[in-house]
Amino acid sequence: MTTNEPICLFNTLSRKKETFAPIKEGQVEMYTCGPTVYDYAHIGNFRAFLFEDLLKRWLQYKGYKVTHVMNLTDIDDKTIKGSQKQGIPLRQYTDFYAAAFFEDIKALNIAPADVYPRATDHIPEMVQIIKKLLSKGVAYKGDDGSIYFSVAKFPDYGKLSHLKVGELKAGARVNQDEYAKEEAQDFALWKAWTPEDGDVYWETELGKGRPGWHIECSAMSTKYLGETFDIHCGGVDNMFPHHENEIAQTEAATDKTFVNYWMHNEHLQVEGKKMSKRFGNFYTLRDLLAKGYDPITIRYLLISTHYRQQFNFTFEGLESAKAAVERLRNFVRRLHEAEGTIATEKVATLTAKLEACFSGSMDDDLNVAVALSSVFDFVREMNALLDTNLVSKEQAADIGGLMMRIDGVLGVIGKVEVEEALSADIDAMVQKREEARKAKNWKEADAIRAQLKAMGIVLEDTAQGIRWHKEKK
RNA sequence: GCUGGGGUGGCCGAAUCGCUGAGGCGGUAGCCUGCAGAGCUGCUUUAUAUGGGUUCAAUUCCCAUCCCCAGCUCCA
Repeated sequence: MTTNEPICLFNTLSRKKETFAPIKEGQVEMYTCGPTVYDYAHIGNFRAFLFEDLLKRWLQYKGYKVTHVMNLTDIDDKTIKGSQKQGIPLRQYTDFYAAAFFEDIKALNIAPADVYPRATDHIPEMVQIIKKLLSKGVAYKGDDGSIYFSVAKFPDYGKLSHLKVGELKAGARVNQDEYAKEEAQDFALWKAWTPEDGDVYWETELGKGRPGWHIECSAMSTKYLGETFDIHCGGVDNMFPHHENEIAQTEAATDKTFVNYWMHNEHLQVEGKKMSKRFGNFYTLRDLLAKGYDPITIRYLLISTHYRQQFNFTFEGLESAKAAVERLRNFVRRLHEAEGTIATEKVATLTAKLEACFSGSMDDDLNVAVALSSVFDFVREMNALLDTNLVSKEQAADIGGLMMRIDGVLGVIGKVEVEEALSADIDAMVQKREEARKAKNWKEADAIRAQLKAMGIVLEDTAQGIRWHKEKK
């Protein structure tokens, strides 16, 4: 299954598509910025996680063994405020949203990461890096007791975001109270305790306080993946300052290249506007599920647009995605039910074309749109052959296997219901309808069919006899 | 203000300096069917924001204009 064709990925560092070459042959180590567990994640968050899932699945399809680390940010202003508001310990508060997050990604068929390190479980590792930065003179203790990274001491600062330090809009959103920093662009590695933090603090060699935001990713990624690893992903908003700062503090500490390939996904809009609570177009996954949408439909919609393209989420798009997924499932269902005896050579041609086109498109920086078009082309042409009984049962089984392999990347078809287990009473209804049909008692036949439909059983009369399948909600 | 991305048919969304620009969804007509569903076929589809320029040839390159979006210190 492994092909030798290289994968091209767009690297934010170079702003170019580059041929991907992992550090260790046949293995990929990737780190993706996970959620801050202070609330339910929204569909914009999931676009990022779905992009990363697609990337990982594609690497695996290509035969790489992927080690995937996704952090959970459980210590920052928002989690502290949230837990204080509810009057419960920080850990209890973040545990709740972490659990919700795991439920959500399961619903979206996102393959789990190998490790989900939490910031609060890695304070000693962070302290170690900060100590090293202090000893190297690239970090300093401010008047407020906090420890800051001195951006001026890291000449490469800005290489990821392509922002020049001197051109940053000084003071735009910088806390005016932060006089403790030597330079406005310096960022906190360790935040000294303040009364607002309440009982959230760690007594460390750095003093009483809590870690800055960026340091957790440096500490946890290098702990689980090493000082240099292959891929680091996140949303575009993380590019600056978060990832830029990660690079600065990590590379300053290790004197090694931190990450070879940086990949960032674009944001989504909802109905043409930035998603925000103010516009009333802010949706968590749960909001959409409550409206009755299948999470897999949402998955399909969110992966079907290229990850570096801004994506406009609409409910019309969701309906469209639902129909597209249904088309794929219908096709796979047909394959299961195929009873043909004639093997056609054309099948092999179409199959080869599909594999080559799908693979080639995905290799090109995950060009899903073209990859999907090759799948739909294949489905249409195969359906035509199935219509005329030019596919043998064995061929259909092979194609079914291929579709499952492809779905190992897309993750939208899943297990398609085949008619195996009909409960006795439902079976009796189907039989009854058949008798009514044979007697040309259409009225009764249609009534039973409607009744079954209401129970989620869809009947189909075909030339080969009656078929049924469960309707996917 | 600075930096970056983008404007393709009813909607979503590919691709490319030239073989009359994929695919999905929707609508519609036909085939099939008792009907429906699924599927197939045709049509919708002489769709590349606007105006210039370069070129044998541009949707693709350049310039200008209009519009949308993003980043500019803790929001995926």
